[in-house]
Amino acid sequence: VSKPSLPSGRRPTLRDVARLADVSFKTVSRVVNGEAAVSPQLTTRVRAAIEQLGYRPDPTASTLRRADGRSQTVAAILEDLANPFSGALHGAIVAGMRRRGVLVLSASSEEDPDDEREALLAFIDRRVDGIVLMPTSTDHSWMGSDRIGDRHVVMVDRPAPGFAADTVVADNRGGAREATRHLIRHGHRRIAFVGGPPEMYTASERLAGHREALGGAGLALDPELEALGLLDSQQSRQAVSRLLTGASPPSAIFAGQNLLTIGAVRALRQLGVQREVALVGFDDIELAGELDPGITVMAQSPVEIGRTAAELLLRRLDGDTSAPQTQIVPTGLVTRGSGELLAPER
Amino acid sequence: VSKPSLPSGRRPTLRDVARLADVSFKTVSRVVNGEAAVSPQLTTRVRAAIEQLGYRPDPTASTLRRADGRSQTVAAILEDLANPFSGALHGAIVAGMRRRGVLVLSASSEEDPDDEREALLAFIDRRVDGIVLMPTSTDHSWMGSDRIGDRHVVMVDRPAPGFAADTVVADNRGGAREATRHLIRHGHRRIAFVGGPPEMYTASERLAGHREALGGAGLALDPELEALGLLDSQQSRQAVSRLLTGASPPSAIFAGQNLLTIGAVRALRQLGVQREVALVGFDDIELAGELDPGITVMAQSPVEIGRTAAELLLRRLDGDTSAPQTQIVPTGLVTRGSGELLAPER
DNA sequence: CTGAAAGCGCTAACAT
DNA sequence: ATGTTAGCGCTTTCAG
Repeated sequence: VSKPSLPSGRRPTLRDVARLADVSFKTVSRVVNGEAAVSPQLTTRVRAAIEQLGYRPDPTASTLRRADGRSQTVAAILEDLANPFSGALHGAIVAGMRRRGVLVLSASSEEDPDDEREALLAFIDRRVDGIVLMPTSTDHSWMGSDRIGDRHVVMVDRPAPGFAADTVVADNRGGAREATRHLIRHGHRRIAFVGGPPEMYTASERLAGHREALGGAGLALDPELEALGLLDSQQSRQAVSRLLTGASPPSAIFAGQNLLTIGAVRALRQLGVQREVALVGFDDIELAGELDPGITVMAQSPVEIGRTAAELLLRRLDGDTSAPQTQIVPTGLVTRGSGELLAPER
Repeated sequence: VSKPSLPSGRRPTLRDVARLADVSFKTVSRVVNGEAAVSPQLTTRVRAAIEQLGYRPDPTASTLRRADGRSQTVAAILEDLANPFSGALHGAIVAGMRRRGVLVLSASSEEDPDDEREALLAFIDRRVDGIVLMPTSTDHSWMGSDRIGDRHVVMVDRPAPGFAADTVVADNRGGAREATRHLIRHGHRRIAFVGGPPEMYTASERLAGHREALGGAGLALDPELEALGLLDSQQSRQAVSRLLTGASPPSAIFAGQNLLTIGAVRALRQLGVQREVALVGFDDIELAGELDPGITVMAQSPVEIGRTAAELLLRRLDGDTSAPQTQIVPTGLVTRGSGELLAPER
């Protein structure tokens, strides 16, 4: 492929192509955008010139001039790109967008509302066509004004308080209910719940599902068996240790998040009761199957959530103006042993 | 904060601010860019108008006009955003850039040279200031021409064949050497190596380190003990099974990648020899400490690699024109039991 | 069907 | 110290 020299090492522009093809630069623009009908002869000549120069349209200039300001770019703002759940989610979003030639700008909010807002504004400044957001737990009604209202936003993992938008979440409540029912079915009546801060949507939904299962089986709610507000594996390990060494310990534990599950595993093994006290975790963990016993989990599908979010956003970009919808992605129980330990005879 | 109406719901521009402050729009531009000296009075008036309108500069227009074409944006093209190593790396890059107000555009190459090239060109079109690339194993000399040569590129995880650029890699060879020496120190003389395709830089470096350690201890290289070209945990499990059930099985295994380590763990447990055959893996795995025995690994630091890459790229953007450099990020042995199993008496 | 002119929001280069 | 004019590369609008 020859690359005939431009005046300098400049990137070729529409005008360079036009000069070479001996047409007006508007004709080149028409060919590039597949606009209206350009005569076959000119089209061929223009195509050849484009090829010869290695011309590529400049999206920056195009975005600036365009009436609709489209940039073929969307933003993804997730809580923590380093955590496996967000990583898988992000990968699925990027993959879904790529298939349509849409690039993805990324940022981490670190669950800080100020970071989140700043990232959001920076992306709007850059004229992204849409946004996938894992919203912090704070009020988002400000998004209604402030020029974000007219861009398309899809919430993932949880809804944004105070702002109605398309939302894709896992079936947190249903999954948690099934997880606890699984334990009940194995004879457990004292089932502890270790979970995150109830202000967090996912944490409170999972707690609600757990309680529903208990209620449905006619079991009383015992506040002593709920350890809430836990943030990491360390805190979870301590909480589970305390529960197990208390006056009337549970025979089973439901851990409401992957890090908390890891903490529970550590506590159980430290006390040497990993084959006596049952455990089910929400969200899958790598190597869970290699432990002894294997860890039974209610798995979410971050890939499915990301895929769905990308699809929903693309549909909006294509002009879908129907009312905001919420998609609930199912969870699935993966039995590996820890959740099938039977309750002791009484 | 009041938001006095513009003619329509338009985003305010420099001119809107200028009109309100009763100055020329160039003066506003000067204030915004902190350019030259504008009299304190005007500065105050302009600042007030900016505040009142909620004006934010338009980076798209600014990038288009700017002589240097700076966009305050960089690209990250990694192999697989869903894998934990890439995820952590990506998170660290985004975090490092964010601190300087630089946004990160992301793409996955899926180790496909065409995808990689396409992503690269798309980002160049968007005028990114720099690129962090995890290059595929193919020849990259084409990058020298084709308008990529003048953007700053930092390679991560491995160098790009045929293209000299700043590079940040883990100490693959040294780490592997130490891992195998660790096994030798525990009395092992027949140490198997399971690794990826030798065309891959990391795989071949780790193999080289392993061999160096054997050579340094006066042990012969036995091709029967090297299983190369493995791509996932499944293939690794099979390879390790075969090794252990062969004529003269190894007493220890060094697995050259995290997925391969997981496969090795499965094979060892299936055969019930996890307490007899030693294992060290390259790259850490979650829950490795909860297994019995815990899995000893030579850990890399994706976060450190990402942080370093971001730093290097920012320095280039700041005008550093020194020769391309390679930074080697150290690895660290994490002993957990599997690597400390002693060789059987002979 | 094709082209010429205007202008997106901003910075560069030159006045004043 | 401030303002004026031109123009980045493209799409829009309007003429032929």
